[in-house]
Amino acid sequence: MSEPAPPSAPSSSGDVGARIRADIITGVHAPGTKLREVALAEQYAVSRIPIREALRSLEAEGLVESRKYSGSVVAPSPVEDAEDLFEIRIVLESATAKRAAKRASELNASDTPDLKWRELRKEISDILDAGDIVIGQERFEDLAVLNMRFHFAVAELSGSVSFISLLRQISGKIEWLYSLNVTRRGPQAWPEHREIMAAIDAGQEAKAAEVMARHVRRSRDSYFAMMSAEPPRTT
Amino acid sequence: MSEPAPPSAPSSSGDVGARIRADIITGVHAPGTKLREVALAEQYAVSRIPIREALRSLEAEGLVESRKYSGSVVAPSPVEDAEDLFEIRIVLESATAKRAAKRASELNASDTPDLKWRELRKEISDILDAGDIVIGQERFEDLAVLNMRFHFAVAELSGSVSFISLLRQISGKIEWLYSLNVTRRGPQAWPEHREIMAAIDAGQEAKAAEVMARHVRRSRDSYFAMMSAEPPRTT
DNA sequence: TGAGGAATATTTGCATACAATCTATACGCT
DNA sequence: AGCGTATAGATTGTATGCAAATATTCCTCA
Repeated sequence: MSEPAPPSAPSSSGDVGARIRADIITGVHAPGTKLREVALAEQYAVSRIPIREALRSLEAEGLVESRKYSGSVVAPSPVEDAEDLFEIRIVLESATAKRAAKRASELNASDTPDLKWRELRKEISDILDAGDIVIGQERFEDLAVLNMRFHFAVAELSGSVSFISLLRQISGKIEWLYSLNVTRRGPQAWPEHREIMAAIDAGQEAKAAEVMARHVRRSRDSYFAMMSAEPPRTT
Repeated sequence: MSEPAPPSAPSSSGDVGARIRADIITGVHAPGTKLREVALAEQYAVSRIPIREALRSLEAEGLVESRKYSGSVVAPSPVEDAEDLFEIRIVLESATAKRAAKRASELNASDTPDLKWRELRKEISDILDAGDIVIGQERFEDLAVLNMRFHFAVAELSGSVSFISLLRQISGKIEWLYSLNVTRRGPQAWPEHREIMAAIDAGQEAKAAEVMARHVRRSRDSYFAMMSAEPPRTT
């Protein structure tokens, strides 16, 4: 893939959490930086309370690490965990693709139409079409958010809230990973998305899983190839 | 498997979070219950602040659901997601077993001993031995926590912090799942643990993954068999 | 009698203030 | 001089109080 951008913002308590989150991902708060509550409070123009609650959410996401009475520090850059993160995506997303295909075949067999499924399916079609358009216009930044939306929409097709929740969980680090060094694989990745959806629509569980796994593996390889060519800025 | 009990308590802010967490898992706070902050505050003899932070952590764990200005409610019982939770364990834990086997073969090849690895490996041996003992004494409650510790120790052998973190993430719901209806599969599961470790020690990546997957599938089947025999108390 | 809406009540969100703990500096002792 | 300890400073944890938003109640009206 070639994906940054939030799915729908896992969001913390207020949107202060989202702002801190974005500032960590974009490097405003460098890894290892001590995040002092009073400093953040005046920086974001709120009191310490919402700051603290935001830090708890960010801690759960693995973007900061906290110790009692010792404060919070920005987590190490996720580049070290890149291999793990991609492998997690491979196993989780191939599982969701497989489940989505299973649901598709079940829905094809039954005659009662699932409203939510049709809605999601329509959204995916729109995303894919929009992707083709922005590729034609060479607006690759927009492709990145469409890509993220595609992968989460597929996960939602699976109907497995636990899987979706876990993918949300790692989405922060995935975004962080990509924000460090932007890939240009979007155009190549797009036809693969259509291939994935074709397998799902056809109800081919094994193929959907395999195609999704290959897709993520390719984006992993593309990522590491780019990384070795141009190492990330070590903030 | 047959696993409840926290790995090391994913823990919330204070230990108030851990107490609320335990009370949700044990059914003191039933699914769907509105958790009002003032009520919790006086119930746990603290102010609303630590309560709020605990709720944020529990929300991240998926044990409560919150909406702004609308409060928090205990999440629905995880029995509906049991299938998903087991499948997540299958894909995540077979991946960690595979990685652990890979590391084992790498360490066997190299001559520099990894201190942390040896330490973990020793801990696992102790866990396995302790398991045999408590089985002999038919103290199956103790087996449950040993089981949980085994699975997390294997995950740590993989050295993948992201995987460990995700497993921690779902551990709450897993514990919740098992607390609803306690299985008795512990004794049967234990030899499988030794089989898993044997594959890891031998550096057989594919076999380690397959054995682990089969192990979790068996505990899933055991869980559902027991569930159909004796449906869970619908709190 | 039921539905719609306004006023009340309850509950969460946030800010200020104080207590508990950690950290860093300086002092005294060997 | 080096090291352990104590004291002061800084920082997090918690409590109380008030404002904003939601949920509920009750009244009015068709």
